[in-house]
Amino acid sequence: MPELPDVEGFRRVLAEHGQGRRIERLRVLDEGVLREVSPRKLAAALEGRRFAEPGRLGKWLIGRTDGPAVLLHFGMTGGLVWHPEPAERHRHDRVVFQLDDGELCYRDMRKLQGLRLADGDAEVDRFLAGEGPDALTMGRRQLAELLDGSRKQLKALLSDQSAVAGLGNLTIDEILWRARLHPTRRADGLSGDETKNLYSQMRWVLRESVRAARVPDGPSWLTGHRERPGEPCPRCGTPLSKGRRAGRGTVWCSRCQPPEGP
DNA sequence: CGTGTTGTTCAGTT
DNA sequence: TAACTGAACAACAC
Repeated sequence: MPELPDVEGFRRVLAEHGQGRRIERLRVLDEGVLREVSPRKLAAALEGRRFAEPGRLGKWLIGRTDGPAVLLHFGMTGGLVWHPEPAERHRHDRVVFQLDDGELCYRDMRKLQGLRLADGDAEVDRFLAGEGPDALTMGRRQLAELLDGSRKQLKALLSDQSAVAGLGNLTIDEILWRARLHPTRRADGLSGDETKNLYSQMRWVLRESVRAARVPDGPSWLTGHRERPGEPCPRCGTPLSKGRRAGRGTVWCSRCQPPEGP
């Protein structure tokens, strides 16, 4: 689930329910999600602190406090869930922030990623130094320069978090489908118009997805047609193509997205 | 008992 | 060098 739009949703959860609140107690239910920090150290660093305004870069949620910050990454199956007051433990709750008026649960079935502790803004910056510009605020020229400087396939380049931060498998397929670009087109092989169009489709898909806190899967979205085999393209009716591109399960329309462009 | 998965990383190959 | 491939991580669903 968690791509930029989902994480933006988690950021809103943290802003609404965490910001200004005191962390009374930190419970680590599964230390398998802690990265380079022990449960004791994390608890000592965060208990008694108040959450400040949360941030986000790409798929990273930045939980700032009046002291250190906690960085959260949600892998493929994670989420941040708010419970006002008592709630039964979900099987996959891994870390619980007990606040004065409820609790925030870091929940994740698989434990591919997790939580890190950053001592301050400088260390947050250091941890996130490898991330590219955030896809939501990236400029048109910035994207054009990125494309021009790479010979990678579009899907591979857009999946690379050090090139653009926040796009995931679903978002990328959706954007490329709307921009009518084949996933394996070379990044530096796009025309000026194609580049402009890619940018505007990226903006539109992200805007709509952030609003829904997920990539929508309605009838007019490619995302809703990934699973069932042989589904028709929502735009032209051609059966959708599926396969592995850039190492990821990829869906595209062979008619709308010809391999060599128009 | 196989296969696949909305993410990332690393070793190895082209 | 840059780009690409496959495996690994963990916990499921089918």
